[in-house]
Amino acid sequence: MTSGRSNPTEPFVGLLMFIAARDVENRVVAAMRRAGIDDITLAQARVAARIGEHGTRLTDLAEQAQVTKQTATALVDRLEAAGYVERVPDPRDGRARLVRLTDKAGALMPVARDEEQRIETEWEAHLGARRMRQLREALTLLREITDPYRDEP
Amino acid sequence: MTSGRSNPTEPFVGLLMFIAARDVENRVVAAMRRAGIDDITLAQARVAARIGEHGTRLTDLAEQAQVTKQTATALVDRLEAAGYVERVPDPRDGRARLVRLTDKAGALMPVARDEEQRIETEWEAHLGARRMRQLREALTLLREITDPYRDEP
DNA sequence: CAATATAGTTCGACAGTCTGACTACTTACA
DNA sequence: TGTAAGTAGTCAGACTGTCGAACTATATTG
Repeated sequence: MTSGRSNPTEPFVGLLMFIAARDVENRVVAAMRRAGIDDITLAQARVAARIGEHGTRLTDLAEQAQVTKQTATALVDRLEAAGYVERVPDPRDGRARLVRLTDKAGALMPVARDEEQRIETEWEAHLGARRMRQLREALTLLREITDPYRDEP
Repeated sequence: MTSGRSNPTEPFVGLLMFIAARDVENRVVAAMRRAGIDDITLAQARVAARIGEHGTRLTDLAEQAQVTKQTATALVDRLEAAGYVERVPDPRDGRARLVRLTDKAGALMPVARDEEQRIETEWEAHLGARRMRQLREALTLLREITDPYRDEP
């Protein structure tokens, strides 16, 4: 969404944000493709990126990725079939299972991180250190009112 | 994508942007639902938002929305079936057809704009006028290197 | 005018998504 | 402590979103 530009003087900030965020995703996906990783989709990666060090419950993944449990199940199924994650029983809750990253996934994370770092460097070069700092500050503040799932408050 | 937070010190700026952008989309969709509009999906709205005053070619819509022509065809089909757009011949090119918004769509645009305005107001209240200005400035600059389809340069 | 390019569609396949219904386990409390 | 209510996850079915390939019709170009 984020409407076009019927008023060209002041493009809506949400649209500007959408454009930049989309570019980031495109670039990270492209970087993975270049690294020979083509058996993981964007939706799957969004879920995988939220799996914690010691595994994460499906329900938590669903919540953070903002999809239903059923959708998360389907995405994890595919990630599992591709060998990027595994499901292990949750020792603390017999109903639950923890979704954990495998070694194969571990090899893929640095590709994403490197591209993110590269993007950040380019942005800083384009904006200058001062504006980059201001951007980060504003976005961090904004998170307080736009992120329903930030961890440490 | 935009990886989680294995290093909590400095969340990647792209992730922060993604969070805020997603919140915007969610809110605009929710506003439409509240206004009784539930026969248009997010993907459809993204395309509809790019239709110009005098109609836009399908290929252009596809390009701007960053989907293939086939996908755009399917989305426009659904928008047309729901009565939000119509296809008319392009007087300047016999192969092409212009996708135009109908009156029904016209009634829906203000709902989106109002919510966008409301979000912007809230953000400004949270950040303060100064940081809001800085945010806008940084994002506008960033657009130069992240938006392959900005119109008037 | 023939060769090539472009606008759009149709077809077929599959991923992503949801609602609803179900099983298995846990928690609360009477 | 035993039952009722809640929670974690899955399965089934339906629809949307998405793409690649192949096609039709019209334009452009030499």
